[in-house]
Amino acid sequence: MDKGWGLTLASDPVSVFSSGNSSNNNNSPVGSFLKIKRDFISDHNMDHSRNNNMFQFPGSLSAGQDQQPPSAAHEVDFFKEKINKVGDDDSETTSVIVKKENSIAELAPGSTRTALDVNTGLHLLTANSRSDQSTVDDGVSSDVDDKRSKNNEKLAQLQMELQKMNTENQRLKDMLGHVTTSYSALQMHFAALMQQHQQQNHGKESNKEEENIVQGKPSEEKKHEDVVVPRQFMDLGPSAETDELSNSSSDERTRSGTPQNHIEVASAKNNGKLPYDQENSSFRDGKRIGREESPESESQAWKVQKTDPASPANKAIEQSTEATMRKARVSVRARSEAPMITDGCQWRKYGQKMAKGNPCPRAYYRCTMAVGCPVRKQVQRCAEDRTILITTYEGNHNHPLPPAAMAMASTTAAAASMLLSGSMSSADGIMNPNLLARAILPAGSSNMATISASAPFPTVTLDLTHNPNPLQFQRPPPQFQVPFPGQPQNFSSVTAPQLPQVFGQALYNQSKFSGLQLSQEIGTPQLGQQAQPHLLHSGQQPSLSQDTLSAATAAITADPNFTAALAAAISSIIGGANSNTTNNNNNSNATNNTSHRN
DNA sequence: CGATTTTGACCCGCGC
DNA sequence: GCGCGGGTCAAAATCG
Repeated sequence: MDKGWGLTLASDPVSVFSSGNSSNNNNSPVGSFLKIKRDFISDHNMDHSRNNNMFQFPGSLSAGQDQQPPSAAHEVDFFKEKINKVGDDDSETTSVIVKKENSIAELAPGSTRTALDVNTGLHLLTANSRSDQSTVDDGVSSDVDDKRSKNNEKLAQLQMELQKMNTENQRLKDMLGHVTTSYSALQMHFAALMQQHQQQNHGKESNKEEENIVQGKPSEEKKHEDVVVPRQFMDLGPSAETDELSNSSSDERTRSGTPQNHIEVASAKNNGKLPYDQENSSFRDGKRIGREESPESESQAWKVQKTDPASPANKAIEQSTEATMRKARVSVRARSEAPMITDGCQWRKYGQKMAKGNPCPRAYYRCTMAVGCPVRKQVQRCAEDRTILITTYEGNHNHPLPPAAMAMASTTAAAASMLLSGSMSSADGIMNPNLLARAILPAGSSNMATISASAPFPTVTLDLTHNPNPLQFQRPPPQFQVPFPGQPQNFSSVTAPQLPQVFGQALYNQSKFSGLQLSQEIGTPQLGQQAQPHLLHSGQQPSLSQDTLSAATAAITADPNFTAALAAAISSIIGGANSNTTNNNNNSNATNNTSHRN
């Protein structure tokens, strides 16, 4: 079994984010992002309260900005500290003040902070008062009035300090609000653009269709329309209805028998029948309906429907979405001699098969972190190059994820979402791989994202094996856990309205990736290297010799553990310094089971 | 002893 | 209809 729990959050991940219900999950993309950050921050507070904190606003991400490796986003942290500690004693206060100044200095280098300069003076005064006190203690003067006045002075200083901090806190809150608003607006704008782009494509196809009709060439798809209704319109919600129209025509060169059509058929079936529960062995019957039909998603949908029989329309949409999401597959190719990449989830092997054309058996795993989790994955070594491990994910988690699993889950969810949405926008179901790759993977990396239209399922393949690093075979790949704290996220409900969020996260990751220290090189496999700094910090000693560094580089590149890389990236987003110390046990936590029993 | 893995059998879709 | 291949089940074996 793969226990992917590399770390335990101080904060309860489950309580922080919404449970598997899609309706309340991440309604606001920005909100989710902020939640992650806040959660991380609180977590960070427990472990690294002495770290200087700085806050990086998401809106100001740019390449090269993250030159300060430690701590990326702990703004709330020092507020808490300040407030909590001011009353403790003088030394504490002093240290806090110093912290604050540092933090602020790093916080917003470009911003005007003249008011804060006063703090310096206050510090000095505080220091003076302390020294004064020491002189008093020396017994040179035991003047009580003097003492009292000094105490009063100190008190006044503390009060002033507190007041300033409160003011500053308020200012930062305002800034955060601004950034949040901007972020939200940008995301919405992006989503709108994407939608517009898709609609444009549909429009083109619709025009073609109309031309055919005019020319007396009624397309076959017209016939299919009656049967294969809306293609997986992943969700653009209300717009899906309009898309549907153009969409049905977009099936034209397609695929009357393509998976996507099956998907819709399957989901339509789902809507029509009910009584399967996954816990039930009868779910087997559901499975037998069709290969594309996923018992899990089905039963999951049924569960939803059972629990909330109201609003069947919404349920139908959800079911459809679930079904499509379940169908879409995200395949990750990574070089790894480890039997299975540790992606933070718990998996249970439920089967193994010899696949044709590949001497290596294919192992089937299902997620066991929740009873009804529909997520499955297949792990198989590449026949041509057995150092390449192909992990194919399918479905979306319907339960909270540990932070370690977030990276992969978010990535696969984003990839699946983009695949599905992208496939809708093009008649061939092929979207621009570069777009996908850039959205999911770090900028400047050579990772390739390809989409297979011929596969039985729409599949995105994230190829992380394009790594010319000669060291990659030299070192047994460590199994690492996703070394970042953060907040689990529920991706089971990546329904239409939430797609932009996932997408936005991916993009955000990308932008953040580009800001990573080592990510400026172009065209080389940066994923591993990007991950390197964080992984090194997380799994090894802080001070690294060149050998250690290169060894770790080799290890990482040898096992381009997608998760780890993503984790590193995301951890850098959330606050890289954190993972440096909180995840020391990552490597040791990884469990290698399963596999070599093939 | 419960959880997990193994592994042969079964089911289904598809092509011939 | 039959065989093949993919996917899953479930009893037995194994593990911790």
